[in-house]
Amino acid sequence: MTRYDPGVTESRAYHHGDLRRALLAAALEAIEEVGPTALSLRDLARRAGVSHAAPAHHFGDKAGLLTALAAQGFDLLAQALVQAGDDLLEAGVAYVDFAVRHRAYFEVMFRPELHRADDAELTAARERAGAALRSGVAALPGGGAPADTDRDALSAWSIAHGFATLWLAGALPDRVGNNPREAAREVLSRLTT
Amino acid sequence: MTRYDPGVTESRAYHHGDLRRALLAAALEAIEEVGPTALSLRDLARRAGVSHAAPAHHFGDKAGLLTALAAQGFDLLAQALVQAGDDLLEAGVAYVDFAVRHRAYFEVMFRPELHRADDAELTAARERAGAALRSGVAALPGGGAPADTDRDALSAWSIAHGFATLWLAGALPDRVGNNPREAAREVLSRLTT
DNA sequence: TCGGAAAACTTGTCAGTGACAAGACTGCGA
DNA sequence: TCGCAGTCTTGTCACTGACAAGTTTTCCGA
Repeated sequence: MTRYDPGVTESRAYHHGDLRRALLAAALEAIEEVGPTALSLRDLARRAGVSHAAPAHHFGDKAGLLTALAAQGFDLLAQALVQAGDDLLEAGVAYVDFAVRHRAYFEVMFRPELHRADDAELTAARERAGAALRSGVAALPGGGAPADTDRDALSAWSIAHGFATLWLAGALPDRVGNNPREAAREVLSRLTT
Repeated sequence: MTRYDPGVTESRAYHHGDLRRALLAAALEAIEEVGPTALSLRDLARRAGVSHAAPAHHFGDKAGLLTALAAQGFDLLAQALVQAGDDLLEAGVAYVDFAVRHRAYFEVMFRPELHRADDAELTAARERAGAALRSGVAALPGGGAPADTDRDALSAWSIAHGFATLWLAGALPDRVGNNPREAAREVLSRLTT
């Protein structure tokens, strides 16, 4: 009777149709609102219009869901870094911009206690993001020994990550303003010049 | 009868005697073990040997307890930065060292969703730590305009905070080793030279 | 010294949560 | 067409934070 029902409609079918995707989307929303810690699987289920135990069938448990989210996040980050090109400063600005615009992803990505850090998909996605970051450093004009490149990559990552983290924590003084890209460019340029 | 009882003894008196301090100490331990998110007030109460509702009388709620912990943490950090002296690199190393050695404090200090960021005591302690950090930057040899000092302070804070955060998240590659002070010195020196 | 008020702590309870178990429904492939 | 695996549901358990109300102790002023 409801054979032609393409999934998410008003009249709830027994099978949601695209629950996994719907739960991930709901999780993003919920994390933006209340943070990853206060995230409740039962709330996600309510948002998706399914029973409280449905999420477990797609993700096992809460950590499973957040692991999937973190993997998505690393792929988005890798994409943003590649788009920023080979300019290290621009890559750093893109990193901060990603953190601010995709706060929910970013917060889950760097909290190992929230997800399964050894998950295969997650590890692969993280590696892709790492490669994108290193390629920006390798293209630096000074281009010294590989050991220097490693160190430079860590320094660049640290300063971008630190600024992003402090921004998200609301720990920065007011005078920094409310334009993260601008502020990041100023702070990060101290390293690249 | 137990008038001479000096507080914490085997035979539990109705009044614990030093419950506030005991709870904070237990919280530090618990956070080291399971992280600030999985911290349970009821578990703290059990560790201190009191009833499950006792903590509320000293801290109001969970956020109250973590606020007190964060304030303590900022004071410890300020102390560590002052001890490191006026050398900016050493201050950065001390910052990272503090984060690693007092992980429980550090994690609570920079997660506003865990505490009450506008608490008076906390704000004052945070300000003391900020002053200690800035004094290290002001003493830089180059000593340019005040605006430059502000920017340099932010850059230094960002790179130290970023490295510390990535270290705690276990996000750094293996080759960084397991000596945080050494590794930090190498990465941070990229900024100060 | 004594009595009342405040502080410290208790028991009891409630709604919300994650996880698990067992059962109902559905659609795909043999 | 039929069985079976995947999807979702209902039911339940232990645990948690918060609140309410009562009990015990300390302290301070008359």
